[in-house]
Amino acid sequence: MAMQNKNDAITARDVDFAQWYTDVCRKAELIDYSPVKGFSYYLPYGYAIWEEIQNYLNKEFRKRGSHNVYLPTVIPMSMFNKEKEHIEGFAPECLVATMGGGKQLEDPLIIRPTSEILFSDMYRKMVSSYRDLPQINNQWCSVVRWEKTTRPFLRGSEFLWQEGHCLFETHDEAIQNAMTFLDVYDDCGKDLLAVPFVKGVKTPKERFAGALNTYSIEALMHDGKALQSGTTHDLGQGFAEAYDIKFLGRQNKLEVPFQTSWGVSTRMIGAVIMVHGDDNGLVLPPAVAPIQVVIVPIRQKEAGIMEACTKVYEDLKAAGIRVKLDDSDKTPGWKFAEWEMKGVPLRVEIGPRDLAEGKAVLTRRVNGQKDTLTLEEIEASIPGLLKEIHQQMYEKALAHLNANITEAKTVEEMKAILDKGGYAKAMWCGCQECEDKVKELTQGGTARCVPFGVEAFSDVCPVCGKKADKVVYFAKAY
RNA sequence: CGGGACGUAGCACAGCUUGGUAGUGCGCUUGGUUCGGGACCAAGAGGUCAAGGGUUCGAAUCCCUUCGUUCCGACCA
Repeated sequence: MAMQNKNDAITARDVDFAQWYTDVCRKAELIDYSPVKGFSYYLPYGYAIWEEIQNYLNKEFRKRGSHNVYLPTVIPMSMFNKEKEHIEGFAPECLVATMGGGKQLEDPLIIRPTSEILFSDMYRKMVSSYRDLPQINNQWCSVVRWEKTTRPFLRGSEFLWQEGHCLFETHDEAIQNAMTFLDVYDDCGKDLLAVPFVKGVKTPKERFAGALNTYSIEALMHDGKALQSGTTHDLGQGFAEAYDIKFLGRQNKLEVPFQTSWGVSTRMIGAVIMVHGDDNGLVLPPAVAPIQVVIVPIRQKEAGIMEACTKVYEDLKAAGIRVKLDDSDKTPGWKFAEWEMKGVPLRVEIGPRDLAEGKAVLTRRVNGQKDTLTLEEIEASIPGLLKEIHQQMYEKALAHLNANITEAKTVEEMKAILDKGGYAKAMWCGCQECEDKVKELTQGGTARCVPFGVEAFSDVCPVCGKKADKVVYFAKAY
């Protein structure tokens, strides 16, 4: 199926948030469906957002000693069966190739659902001494998981991501690494996406298959549902043992290294859409917006209009701003609506009235605020304006997050909070029975994480009444 | 994987009940007038009615199967 008619208004958020989301993904031309269920076409405008995320993360990764590598798409099935928890976690959702060169394959090939196994194999060959450690490497790729229900960016049978895989001499270093890259993701939210995250550690039930601990960043969507937006894992020595990675240590003894992995995916784009978007469509933070400023000429055939627009365009381009001059012959109203749908953070309007005064009108996507500037001021003002817009978007999202974390002392309170949307902040005894019970009694509420730096406000588990020392944020999640 | 809705031009849909020439609006192309919140006039182009099978003289329409989309659950980034 191809794109819908852009003239049709999108569904309002409060009428049907899920439908609104799908409408925005398609009408802002981020994504389209391919012939195979759960596999998407990433359109130029949508992919450009991903490239901004990649650019940011690549820089931050490199600063922390990470190198990019690339490993194969396929994993022999015989290799897959070694790490027990891992295989049990992923086997049901693997896509497997059984034919090659027109013949049945003796050892079928699994299309990677994640690359712990091949990284482990690669490291087995690369590492033989403590001098070869640490290994801090990352790859950008797509992975395939045969999902039952799929949604653009949030859950696809194939999705784009980065996966970092590291090896260390000691467990402390590994844990430190998992924390460091969790902070990178958190900063990416602050600096790039204008999305505030809750950072924390996953409960054992929500942990990555094969990990000792999983740390995550959780975002809160406009509708009050949570979205796990990135994870880092302390893998301990499990994979290294299963895949036979050893090194000769400082004491001339064979040792098993400690491993981590960490990843974020195109799901982050879903978070941006659902945190910032409104009834007019997408709202993009300037740092990830493929187009940061759009210039809309009014009565563009009148003398001087296009010249003035072109001048501003050239100046901004030279200043490194991602700018678009919409010189198409659509009406201004059409252009306003179109670029709002696509979430362009700042619009510059130049028409005869402005030109007469040597001015232009600047309109912010996030709140509709209009500023009138002289043509001379524009170039110098825009970088600051974009920063201000970023700040306004972040603060708006942060206010929404903070307003939707509510303490709950009983399961009834938890249910009420989760029905309304948002996080129920609750004490927890630490057992999975209570976690399961919450899910049952709140109709789908799950433990998102044990947030860092949040103090206990009671010592009683609201489910079983036993002693509790952990704070858990429960929410309904995507 | 269960339940609902859906699949006809690029998009949104009508036509199907009661089988008989493929329709409307938007978009697209060309020309002209417009232009400060999704403009208007005129002339055009564009379809194996999701796919496969069946019933029939004849199927978009009736029957069966498959695939895909979407929403709600269960499961997972």
